[in-house]
Amino acid sequence: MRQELPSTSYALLGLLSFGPELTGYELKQWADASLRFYWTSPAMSQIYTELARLRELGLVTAAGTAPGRRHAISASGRAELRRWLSTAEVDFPVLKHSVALRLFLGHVAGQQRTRELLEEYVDRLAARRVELSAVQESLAGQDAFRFPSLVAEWGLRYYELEAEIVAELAARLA
Amino acid sequence: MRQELPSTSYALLGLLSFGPELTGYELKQWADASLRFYWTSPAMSQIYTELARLRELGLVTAAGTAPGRRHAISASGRAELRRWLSTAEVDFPVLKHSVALRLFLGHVAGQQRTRELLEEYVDRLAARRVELSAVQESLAGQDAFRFPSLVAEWGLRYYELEAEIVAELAARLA
DNA sequence: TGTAGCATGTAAGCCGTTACATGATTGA
DNA sequence: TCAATCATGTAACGGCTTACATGCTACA
Repeated sequence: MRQELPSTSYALLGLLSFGPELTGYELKQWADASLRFYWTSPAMSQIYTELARLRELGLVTAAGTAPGRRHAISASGRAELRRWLSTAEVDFPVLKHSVALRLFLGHVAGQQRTRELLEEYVDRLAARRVELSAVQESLAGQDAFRFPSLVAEWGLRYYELEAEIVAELAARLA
Repeated sequence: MRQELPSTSYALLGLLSFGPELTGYELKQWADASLRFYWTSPAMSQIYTELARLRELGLVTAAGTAPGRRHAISASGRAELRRWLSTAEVDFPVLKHSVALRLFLGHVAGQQRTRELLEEYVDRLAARRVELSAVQESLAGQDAFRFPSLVAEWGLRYYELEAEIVAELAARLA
C-alpha cells in the first residue's frame, strides 16, 4: 500500500473483517444496516468496483466464479486494515446537514415555513430511530457485534438528543 | 432553472442573501465561519468555479473587474433560492463519522486503542466548541443573524452532548 | 406467468479536491 | 525586503452516483 485507499474501501474491508464471506450484494445489505447510519452506504456499482480493486490488491480473496462469488478478507487485508486504523489520521466527522443549512437561511423561507421544516425533521428522526432500534436489537448480546452494538447505541442516543434540541428550536420559532 | 443546482451553489447563494457584496475570497471566509460547522466549506477553487456558474446563470451579479470584484445575489437569484428552499426535498443529514466507523471496527484495533481514540475525539470536540463559541458570540444579538445564531447554538449543544455520549462510551471500554 | 429478489457489471458524468500558477498590497 | 494576506483562476484527477444492461431463481 503506497497510497492510502479511500475510507470507503476500509469500511468494506471492515465489514468483511467480521468473518462471514459475502457476495457484493450481501455486502450492500450489511452496509445498509450499519454504515448507512454514520457513514454512507455506497451504491451497488461502487461496491463491485471497490471489490474489484481490493481483489486486485490481494486484500480480499474471492471463492468461486461470477454470480454468487463470495469474498473474504485476506491476511494482508487484515494487516492493511489494522495499519490504517492505527496510523491514519482521523478526520473530524463531516456533517452535511441540509436541515441546519435551511435553518441558517431561515430569513429567506420565513419563520413559519422554517418551523414546519424543523418539525418534519423531528418526525423523520423518530422514524430513523425505529430503523436503528431494529438493527440494535438484532446485534445486542452477540459478542462478535459488541462494537457495532455500541455504535448503534450511540446513534440512538444521538437521534434522541438531536430530536430534543430541534423540537426546542422549533418551539422558539412559534 | 431546469435542473437543480448542487446544494453547495445554494449554500453560497445563501451566504450572499444576507446582503453584503463579497469577493470570492471573502465568501470563503464566511463559509469557514459558518458552513464549515454543519455543511462543508468548499475549496477556494470551487468557490470561483461556482461563482462563474452563478454569474452565467444570472443568479449573481458582479461589480467591477477581476481582482477585488464583488458579487451580489440578483433578483432571480433570490427567487431561485426561495424556490429551492420551499420545493426541493430535504435530504436526511449525512454523516461521515470517521470516529464512529473506527468504533464499529473496534475488534480490529483493540479495546484499549479504541478507547484512546474516543478520548482524543472528546478533546477535539472541546476545541471545536471553542471555535464555534467565538462565532456564536460574534453573531448573538444581531437581528440579521438571528437564524445563523440559532444554528450556532444548535451546534454548540450538539458538540456538548456528543462529548458526553462519547466520554461515557470511552468509560465503558475502560 | 410474471414479479420480486439475488446477482454483477459498464458507461457517463458531476462534484469536489489538490496541485499548480500568478500577481497585488500591506505591514514588520 | 520579505512574509503574510488578499485575490483569482486552470488542470488533473478521484470518488461516487445514476442510468443502463443482463440474467437467474423462487414463489404466488
